[in-house]
Amino acid sequence: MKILIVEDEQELMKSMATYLKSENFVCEEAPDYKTAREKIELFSYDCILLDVSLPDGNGLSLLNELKENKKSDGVIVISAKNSIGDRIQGLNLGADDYLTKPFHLSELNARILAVIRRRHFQGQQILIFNELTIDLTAKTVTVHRCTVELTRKEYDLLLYLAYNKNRVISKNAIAEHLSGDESDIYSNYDFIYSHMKNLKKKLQQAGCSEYIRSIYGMGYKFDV
Amino acid sequence: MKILIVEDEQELMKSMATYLKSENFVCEEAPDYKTAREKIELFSYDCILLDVSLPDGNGLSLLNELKENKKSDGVIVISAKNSIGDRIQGLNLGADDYLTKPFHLSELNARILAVIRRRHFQGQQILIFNELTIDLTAKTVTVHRCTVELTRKEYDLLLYLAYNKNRVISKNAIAEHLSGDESDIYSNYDFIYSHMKNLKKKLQQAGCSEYIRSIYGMGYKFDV
DNA sequence: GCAGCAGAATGAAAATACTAATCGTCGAAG
DNA sequence: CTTCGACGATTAGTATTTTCATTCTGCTGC
Repeated sequence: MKILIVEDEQELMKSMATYLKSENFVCEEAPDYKTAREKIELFSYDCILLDVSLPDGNGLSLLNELKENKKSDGVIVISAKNSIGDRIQGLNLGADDYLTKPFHLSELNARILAVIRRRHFQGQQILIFNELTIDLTAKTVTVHRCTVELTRKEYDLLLYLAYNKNRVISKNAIAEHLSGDESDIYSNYDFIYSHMKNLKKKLQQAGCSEYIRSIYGMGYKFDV
Repeated sequence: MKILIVEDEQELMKSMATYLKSENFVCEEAPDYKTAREKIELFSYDCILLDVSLPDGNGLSLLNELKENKKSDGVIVISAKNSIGDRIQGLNLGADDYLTKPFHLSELNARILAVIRRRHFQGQQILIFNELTIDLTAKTVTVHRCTVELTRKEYDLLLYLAYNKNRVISKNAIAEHLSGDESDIYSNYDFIYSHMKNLKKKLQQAGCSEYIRSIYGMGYKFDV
């Protein structure tokens, strides 16, 4: 999952980025209004963490622009002041959640997960596909009620497939999603095959029938 | 789908071409104004990626020419500067979309797909012809609600026929559209016969009545 | 209407492009 | 320092695409 952190305080930015990376998010950073606007215009994120007070503008007006352009990225507004005004204004402008400094990183994490759940999975905390379940909060996968131990990449991969169920996804998209950095992924998809194989194998060993299909020349598809 | 990339930066050109080819587009390259103009005059493209700054001229003036000749459909203007001026000028001149460097290739891909959908399919994501449906985002084809497994070329062929519905398409056009390289395709249509046969067979087996007709000496026609 | 011909369909084999399995490397944990 | 597991590159295997030889079909001119 890809997150944009819009925050001018260097230290807070770093700690958020470090923490979220350790929670397996792909993070990008924008220290000011201008950078944030550019990035949002060009890319899409699963969640945007938006500080209200920025050196070159107000975060809420950025939020306003976002909503006017019908960008559907999930936004969590972060404000130093515990001001009811800001909060109401933020939520009125279409923010998905609101957080006041200081906050625990674990709380941030929980809220990000909630936002993503709402946006991608209609708020479900557990995805169920017949015998296969994916618990988004526990980050566990079970088949026939037995836990399947997945590595991070495998879990991410399965989630991405599940979230694009019944659609053919290109390996480009998968590679980008798994690696986050887009430097030299365009020639080399080999690592996808490995992860895919391991994931398929683990699911199969647990007695999960073939959900993940490879579509020759097109990509992969998660059938339900 | 056939795309013309007008871009002088060798490296960017290569990475775009590689990525788009892996996404199953047919790409041609024009490193300068002159080449681009020639190619556009001779061939037709589903989408043209047009860099503003070219070694021998301005991309926007090429766009202007195109507009005068009513060929400005499906142009995405690419500019290094995040200049509002360029953007507005580009869109005023009839560009379908605008992208500023640097950009993610996945973003480019998404915009190209959107442009093609708008141009050919009135923005629809799912095409419905009685019992036959083509889902453009999922890249799946169903007949009587049953999925028909098509290979890449078969899918491309069907799509090309579908968006030229009720029109006779020459085998030249099909060959050009499927293979892209214009050198030696004019002698050999065998591969078209093959794919056409396989496609027809699969559709028929799924219970799809005869949409695709061959018009002797002219080409094929997709009747609805 | 019929012969001759060019275009189109068919089936199978060769070539190619894509996917999957194996294996070695690297880094972390004990 | 050793062991284990995750990761990614190489290699092997498979589906698809193209080519080729052949048959079939529908036009054209006589």
